[in-house]
Amino acid sequence: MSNSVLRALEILELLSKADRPMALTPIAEQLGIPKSTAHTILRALVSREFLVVSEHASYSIGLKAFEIGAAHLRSVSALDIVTPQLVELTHALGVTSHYAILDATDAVYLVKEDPPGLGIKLASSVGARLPAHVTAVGKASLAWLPEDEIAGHLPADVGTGPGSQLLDGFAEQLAKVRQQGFSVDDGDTAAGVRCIAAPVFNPAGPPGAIGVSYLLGSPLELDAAAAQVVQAAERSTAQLGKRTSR
Amino acid sequence: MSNSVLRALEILELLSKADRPMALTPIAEQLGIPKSTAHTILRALVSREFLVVSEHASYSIGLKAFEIGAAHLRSVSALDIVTPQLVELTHALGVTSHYAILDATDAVYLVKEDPPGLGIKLASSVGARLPAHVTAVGKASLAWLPEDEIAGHLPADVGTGPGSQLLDGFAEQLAKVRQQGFSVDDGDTAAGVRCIAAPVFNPAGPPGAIGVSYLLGSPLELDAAAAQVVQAAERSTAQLGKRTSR
DNA sequence: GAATGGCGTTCAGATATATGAACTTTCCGT
DNA sequence: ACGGAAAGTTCATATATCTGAACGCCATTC
Repeated sequence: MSNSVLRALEILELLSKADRPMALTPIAEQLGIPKSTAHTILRALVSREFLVVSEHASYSIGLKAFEIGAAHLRSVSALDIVTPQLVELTHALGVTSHYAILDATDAVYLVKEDPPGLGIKLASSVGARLPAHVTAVGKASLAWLPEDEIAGHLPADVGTGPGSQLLDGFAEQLAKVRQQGFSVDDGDTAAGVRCIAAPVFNPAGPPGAIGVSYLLGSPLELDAAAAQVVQAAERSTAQLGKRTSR
Repeated sequence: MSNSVLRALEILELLSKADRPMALTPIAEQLGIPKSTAHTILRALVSREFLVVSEHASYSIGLKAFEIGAAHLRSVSALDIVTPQLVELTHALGVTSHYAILDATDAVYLVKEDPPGLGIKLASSVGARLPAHVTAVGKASLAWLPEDEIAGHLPADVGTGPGSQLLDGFAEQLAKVRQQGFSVDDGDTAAGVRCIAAPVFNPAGPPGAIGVSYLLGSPLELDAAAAQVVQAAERSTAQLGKRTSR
């Protein structure tokens, strides 16, 4: 198979996970490819601006890669509908809101809306990938899936082996999420941050969820916030449903 | 040189510019590469989720490509400072705001903030690349560059050949932008849409600008809006200046 | 300031990839 | 449902890439 292409993609992935620019040698070592090969591939990536070379011959993700990635968002048709809902939600509650989708065992954050005001900024999370079962948006996405599909979206240590039986604790959590209509996460992902999420059902795309995040200790009531999140998610689902029927 | 890698990147670029999924044959024809080669490369790109195969064996940009691109944004340190300013600006004026940077002869849009309210949505523009000299953000980015650098950021037909002399009309436009402190664009980019932009000076990054867009005919006064845009841009510049001194 | 160590770069042969023709499958029109 | 055509897939060979060692460069240290 086309080895050099795969390696180029691995380099892009590696550099996207690293939050600092990396030099040739560490890249080559971490991926187990010879330095000279890595060098050739890096040159190709730089020539097309997928990577940029900073001082000290360190590489980081370039502007062209960003443009390519943005093109994916344009193909996620749900965004036209979900983004305005996030804007409204952030406007109404004054908190950060998100839209994330389920991909394999992870929740991937596609959109973030920050509230006005110079409060403490939550770390930027667009493009972030976190295990679905430990995030509010992930659990909301999972909870309404057909029972037999859920295990496939969990890492091996959460969905127990033979009968695809969920760990009891986690199955209970999902049941509670279904009963409430939303999922909550108090500090599991980031200490001191509460996340509340509700599912968005997109007939033409992967399962996903709308969520809000705010610091525990804020005066915002859980139930009041959750009601708004659920409403935004339901409105999104309704509009997505209409669209497919066209 | 590493041909297959370059071809893979060309395929990604092609698919990011196309707004519909493309099949193997058109991809191979447009890039002038044999079908079988294209097929091999496409398989590699799909296996790493940089592309997804939709029905009818059509390819489009995948989720992994989005994640990679998002990593670039994280490396654009100016965003931490500029994004909150955009949020404030959109909140204050109730209009869409942008941050764009200058890249070669183009302005590339990095961030967009939409206002709440169910008004007419401007087409999503994150990741968009437009010629700098026809956009408000582009002209604001260009206007304060050293005279001799400007021509390098213009397509051949705008910066006239020998003496790198700008076309008179355009040089005048830039002078007016400098004098006013902001640039305006009424419908040149999108019919009926006014854009106002002011420069953000980033010592540690490319020149860029903050801009707002709204429909002509809205009650918003040009001067009032421009004052706010300039203020947001100046605040960004001030904070970016502080940062570098650390 | 000279030496040293590390890192990036280059080069020629071993090896895997790119190619175009032939095959198979899918889709469309009759 | 059938036939035809176009698209996707496979395969053996010519060819370009990958490799590892040697080179040159820069930064750092004594």
